[in-house]
Amino acid sequence: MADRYHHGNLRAAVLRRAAEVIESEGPYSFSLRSLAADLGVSHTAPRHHFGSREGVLNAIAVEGFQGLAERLRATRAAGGDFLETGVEYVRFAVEHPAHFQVMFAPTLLDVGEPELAAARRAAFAELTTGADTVAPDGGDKPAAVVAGWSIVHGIATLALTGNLDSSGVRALFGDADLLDIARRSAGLLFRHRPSEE
Amino acid sequence: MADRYHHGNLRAAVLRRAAEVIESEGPYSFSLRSLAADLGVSHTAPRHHFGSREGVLNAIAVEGFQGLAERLRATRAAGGDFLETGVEYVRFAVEHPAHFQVMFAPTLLDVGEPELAAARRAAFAELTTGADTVAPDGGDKPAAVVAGWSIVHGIATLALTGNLDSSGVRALFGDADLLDIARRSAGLLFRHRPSEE
DNA sequence: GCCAGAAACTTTCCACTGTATAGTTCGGCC
DNA sequence: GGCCGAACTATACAGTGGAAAGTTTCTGGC
Repeated sequence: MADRYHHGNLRAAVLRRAAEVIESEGPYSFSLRSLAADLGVSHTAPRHHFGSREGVLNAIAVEGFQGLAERLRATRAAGGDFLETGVEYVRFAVEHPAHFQVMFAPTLLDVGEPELAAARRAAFAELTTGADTVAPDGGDKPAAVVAGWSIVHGIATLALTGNLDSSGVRALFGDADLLDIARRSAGLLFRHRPSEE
Repeated sequence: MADRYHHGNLRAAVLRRAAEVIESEGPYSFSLRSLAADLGVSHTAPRHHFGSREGVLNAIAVEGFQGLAERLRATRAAGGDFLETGVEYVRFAVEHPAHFQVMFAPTLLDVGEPELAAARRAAFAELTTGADTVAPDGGDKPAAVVAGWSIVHGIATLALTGNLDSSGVRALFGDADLLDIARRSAGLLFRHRPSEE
């Protein structure tokens, strides 16, 4: 099947390779032509499956939102509280850096595409569930949603862009794992309720 | 001076126009050639001042880090606490979206360039000052630094990428200003110390 | 006033990119 | 066995960043 005219599973192969390239070089230098060359197909072959370069990125974003939603759902199903759900958000970003970058870069995407819009909506719905933990009775619940999302999104973004390392902040934690850092940091928001002290 | 052979202030004009283009179309579709055409110069003219496309982005990042550091410094000098400093971080992102995006996209930059490294170091130093507010005596100070930075960075990033709007989260706040949203959200981290209640 | 030399900018060329269109090969179904 | 649609190739085109060499303007010293 290796060198047949029909690649066999070009669509999946493109998505996999694209994620590798974006992970190491960022979404800017990601090139359809060099990617096609890596896979041994003509440079217009991916276009048949995705329509355009933007189509490839859209497909990656869809994969990403679906994967993220599934993870968050599984974490809650396993009894994880809002903090663990947030840590899972960071874990997803670290394990799928290319997907994460593309998901939150709307200038790279066709955000109007129905499949993408649906996947994103579903992931956001998972995300905002359980925000009440942060804002107990009488608290500012909208602010709690933004605070919870922002803190894990911020940690993920700063980590992926290398800014936690290059700023020296990472070093304050010794050799602690990023997920531990996330748990300790987000824990300041999620877990120091007076009623627990 | 308008149509002279020497543009007069091409360097500044390029930086200004580049910020406009990046603000509306993102840093990925930003093109040196169309930018030069907008300014009425040949497409290689910017290269004389910046060396390369990456050089333009580096210069924008330097401007950004310098501006951010100055803002944070001014806020603290005016008596602003750590929360207000964080709100100022968000304000900078909103007012200079192009700069903010480029500053935190290391794959677009030459992060080894000395001027950029210095500007970034200075900004990060301003940023981490005062994190003790979040973690009082005996608290987890490294985690406090990460938490404070992440929550404001997360809000800024989610807002700039339009995800606060498209997720529907923004609507929970009615017509509240983004800076108010930031203040309320980050306030959950910064201001609900038991000793204050 | 003038004249180097440096700075600012243009011209031309190249390799590479994404996209459009037309053509070719293959798999599967009737 | 033939045919149709899906998968892929070939070719062409406009746009991109970059390299190199040439042209115009500014500046400083006399």
